[in-house]
Amino acid sequence: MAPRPNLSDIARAIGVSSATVSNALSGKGRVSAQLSRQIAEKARELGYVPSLAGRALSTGRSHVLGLVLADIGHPLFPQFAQAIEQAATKAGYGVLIGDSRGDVKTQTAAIDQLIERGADGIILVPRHGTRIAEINCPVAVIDTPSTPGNTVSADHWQGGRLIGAHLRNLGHTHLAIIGLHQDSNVQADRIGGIRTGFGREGSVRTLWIDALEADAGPGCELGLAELVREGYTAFAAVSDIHALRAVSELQRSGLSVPAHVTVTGFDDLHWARSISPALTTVRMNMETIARLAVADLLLQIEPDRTTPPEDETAPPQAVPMELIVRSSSASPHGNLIPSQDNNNNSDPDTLPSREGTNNA
Amino acid sequence: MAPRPNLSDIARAIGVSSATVSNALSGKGRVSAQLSRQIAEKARELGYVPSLAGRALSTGRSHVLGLVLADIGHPLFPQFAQAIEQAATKAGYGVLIGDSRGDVKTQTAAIDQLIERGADGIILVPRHGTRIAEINCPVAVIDTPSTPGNTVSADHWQGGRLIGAHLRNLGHTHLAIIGLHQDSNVQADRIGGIRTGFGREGSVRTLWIDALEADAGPGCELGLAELVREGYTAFAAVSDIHALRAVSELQRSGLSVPAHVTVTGFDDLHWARSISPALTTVRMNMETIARLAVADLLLQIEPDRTTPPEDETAPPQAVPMELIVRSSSASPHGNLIPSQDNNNNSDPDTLPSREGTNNA
DNA sequence: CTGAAAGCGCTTACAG
DNA sequence: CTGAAAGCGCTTACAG
Repeated sequence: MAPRPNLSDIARAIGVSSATVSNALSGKGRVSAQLSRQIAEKARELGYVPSLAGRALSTGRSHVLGLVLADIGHPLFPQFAQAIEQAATKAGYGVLIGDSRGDVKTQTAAIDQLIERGADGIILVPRHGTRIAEINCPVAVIDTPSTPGNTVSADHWQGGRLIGAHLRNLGHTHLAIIGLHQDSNVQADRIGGIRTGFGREGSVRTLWIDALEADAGPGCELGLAELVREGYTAFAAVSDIHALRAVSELQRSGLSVPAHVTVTGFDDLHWARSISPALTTVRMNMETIARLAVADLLLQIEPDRTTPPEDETAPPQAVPMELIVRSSSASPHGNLIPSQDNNNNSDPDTLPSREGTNNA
Repeated sequence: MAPRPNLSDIARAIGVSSATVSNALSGKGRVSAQLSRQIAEKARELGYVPSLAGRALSTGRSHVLGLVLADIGHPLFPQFAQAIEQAATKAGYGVLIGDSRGDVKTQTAAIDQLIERGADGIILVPRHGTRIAEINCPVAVIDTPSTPGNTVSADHWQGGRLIGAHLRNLGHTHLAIIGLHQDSNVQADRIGGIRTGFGREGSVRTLWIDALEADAGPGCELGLAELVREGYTAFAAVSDIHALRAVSELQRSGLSVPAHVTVTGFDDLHWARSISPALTTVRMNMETIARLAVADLLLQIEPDRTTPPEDETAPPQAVPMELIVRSSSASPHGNLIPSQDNNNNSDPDTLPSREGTNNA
């Protein structure tokens, strides 16, 4: 590993000042085209790689963003990380990760650490029930529109409405919603949306998994078969994970999905399409969310950044979710709806985008 | 956002040199205890946060590690990221992420970018079939022991043996292995291990999903029911994802798991315990792998780092995997084995560790 | 169009 | 025990 060449090495090799090399390489256009070319050439020849530490020190910008999540272990993390990484890279930023491991104190520590490392801004996906401490650094919060301080996020309530309406349209009248925590804003919005979309006719009730588990231990039965006996034909989980658990439990009880009951999820996790029956669910447009979050941060970091005039209005806080109808949902009368898996390719970029791109 | 105070601000406020402040704060012990205390006090008072950019520039160490994965979207990524983040944080390093999106060229670009950003070392989880280009920077590769250049990884072969032996011990004689790519070293090792563990009696065959999908399109039937008719009672997938798919397909065909057939997975993904039947699988000790990878990197980065003498031997390249027996596996004669979910708590730190800790 | 100089915030020999 | 000085690699007014 030879010591990396620096600006002065190039300057010396050509016989110009390092200021000129810097100007040439950064393309500010104050250097004659010919010299510029010569410098670029020599830089390539020497294998010059600019040192970001030097640049960061002189400009006061690290061009690094911090990504802090409540729980890196969450299965949705890949979608977040991938989208944020992509949006940040496109904007010329790197992504430093922090894990709050569900703990508010750890979350604060993680944030402090990222600031110390020079992050120019922080994207925070907070844990449910967390109050965001004051942060001496630009922050973009991805939570849910109803959370104060939320910057941008999926419209979980609208996603819930899609699910609720879908189930109602199939003809269900008895709906059981499966949630995990009562103190999650995201889940509260999803559930509120589901109830709204489903309407007031019939019967709707909500099961809280953590309450059940507090009594009966982890992995316990949710008692879904009993609900089916009471007439419930539709089960809407606030996460694909819980939907999977519901499907499992129902099938174990000898009930068939979707012949006897319908199950829906939330989030369109990686495997949702490959189980059988494939899971009807709703999915965030992570690409858009990430792009808006990064754009918001850049606006805070570089106030002089030119914003396209049509974006003068506040950016949309709530990015619509998309319903993905798969075979786990059917009418309660047994007639399967056509299985229109409109998400049959694995390339997220080809997902239909629901809004104008607010590109930075 | 007031401008952050720096060393000189502290020095000026107290009336000493910034060299002294630096020495005091870094605890090198060249400053009188009293002055040290005074400086620390003032630093706290001013809310001083050291600038890593400055330190990085003068020391030539960024204290940042780059994590490059073949596919950030992979459901195993959370386990990797969490473990690496934790190990790095413990060693005083931050983690910058890079996504190669499955593409070798992108992978190289991602690595270059991380180097440019000053990463002191890189942890690389390469895509199957990738030859690692020369990297002008310390690298630790996490792949599989049989891959040349591998630094540390789970012992996928041994994990396979656990699965194979488990199935054999249950009394199965006809085993179908379900793989995805033929060019994945990891999968090759897993499959080799499964075959070895299962032994040479009876019949073993391997199904390649991507080959099937090349013919019949994504999400197609794997034809498992047909195999059952031919006498196959055990299905070992090289990933929980495929196991899930297998379970789904078998159940759809009216076959019951584990009453009629046994299915096993690999990796113990997040949901493996919550489906029904809960999935018998094998899991990496990510914490150990991450710790060893980081330790290896630190050894390259800081050659003078004092290593405990008992670690003088090369660190174990292959970290044993652990079999997690759940209800998806049973003897072919229908007698369920006791469902000993030895992974019933959600705290990964309490997983039994199979080896001495080689802490850095 | 090009260069000399100062500075970003820290650390590190080297003197005192 | 403490400080003056130089330097890490870059950028940025400011002169020429």
